[in-house]
Amino acid sequence: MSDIIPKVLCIVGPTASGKTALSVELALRLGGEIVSADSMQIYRGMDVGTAKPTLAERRGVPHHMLDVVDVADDFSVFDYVTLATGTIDGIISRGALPVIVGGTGLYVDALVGGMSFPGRPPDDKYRRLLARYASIFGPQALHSRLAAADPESAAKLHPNDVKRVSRALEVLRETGCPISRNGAEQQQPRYNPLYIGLNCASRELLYERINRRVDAMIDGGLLDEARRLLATAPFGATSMQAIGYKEAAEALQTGDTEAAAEKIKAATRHYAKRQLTWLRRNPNIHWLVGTDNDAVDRAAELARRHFSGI
RNA sequence: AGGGGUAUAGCUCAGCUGGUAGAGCAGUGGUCUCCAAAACCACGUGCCGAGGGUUCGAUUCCUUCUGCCCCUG
Repeated sequence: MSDIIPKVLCIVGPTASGKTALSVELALRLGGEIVSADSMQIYRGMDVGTAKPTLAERRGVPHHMLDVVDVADDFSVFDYVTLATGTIDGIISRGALPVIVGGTGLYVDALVGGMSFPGRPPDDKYRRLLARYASIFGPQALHSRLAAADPESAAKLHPNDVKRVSRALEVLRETGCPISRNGAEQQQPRYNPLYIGLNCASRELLYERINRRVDAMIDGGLLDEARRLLATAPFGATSMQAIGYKEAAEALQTGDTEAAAEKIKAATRHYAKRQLTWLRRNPNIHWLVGTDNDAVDRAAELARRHFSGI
C-alpha cells in the first residue's frame, strides 16, 4: 500500500538556519529537484527580502514554486498544494527525486499530509463584512455567532482570533458543513516523506544569524526592492505581509533605516520562534545541527536509505 | 569647582499625600485545516544604586557617598 505513495525528501527548519545550502547539496548528490514551500518566495520580484536562492546558489539544480505568483495577486495554501502536486508529478515522471524545502510549515504539512480544503476560493466580500461586524460589535459577538451555528468549532477558537472565527463562519456558509468536520480524520498522506530538520546549536546563535542576514538584506538593496514592489502591489496584498517590506516602506518615508532594521530583526526572530513551535510537534523530523560536512553526510545517508527503501 | 536633575525587571519608563512594586518592548512556551513571513493565546521576585537617619513600617521623607545627565564657571 505504501509502495504507491511517492517518496519525497522534506527539509524544514527556521529561517536563516541554512536550508537552501543543505537542500542544494543534497539534490546534487541524489539527483533531486527542489520544490520550494515558502509562502513568500513564491512571489515574483521578492528576492532580497525573502532571501530567495540566487542562480549561483542553486548550482544548476532545478527549483520549482519560486516566482510563480505576481505580487499583486492573492495566493493561498490551497493554490500552493494544487500547483505543487502537479510539479511533483512532473519531477517523478522525469525520474528525479522531489526535495521539498521551506519554512512555511502549513504549506509543507498541507502538501505532504494531504490536507483537504473545502475547495471554493475564499469570499473576500463576506470576510470584509465579518471583519466590520467584529470591529463594531467586538470579537466576542462574532464568536457568539459561530458558537450558535457551530459550537464545536467555536469551542476550539479563542474569541479574539477573528481571522479563524471568520473563516469558520465562511466555510459554514459556503458549504453548509462545519469546518470542524473537515478535520484530520479523513485526510490521507499524499507522499511518504523523510523529514530533515535543520537548526542552530542555540537560540542565541540562530538570532545572531538572523540579525546578520537582515543587515545583509538592507545592504543588498531591500529598500529599493520594496520601493519597486510597492509601485505595483497594493498595500494590503498578501505578498506585502512579508517581513521586511512594510518596515522598508516606513523607512522610505521616515528615512530611519536603522529603526527599520531593528524592527525587521525582531519580526524575523518572532517568526523563527513560531516556526520552531510548529515543527516541534512533528515527531518524525530527523534534526541536524549546523551545516558542516558531517551534517550533510548524515542527511545524505538518511535520504539514500529512505529512497532505496531500506 | 558650584547649582540642578536622575538612579526601579535585559531595555524604556510608571509608582499620587510613606504600608516591600507595575506597564510597554525584548525574551520564553503554546495554538494553528486556503491572508500562515499571517492571526491568536499564556508567562513579570526585581538586594526599587550603596550606607546612615526619621518612622510601628520606606522604593516613596531627610542625609552622605557613588554613577550618569544638564546648567554656570
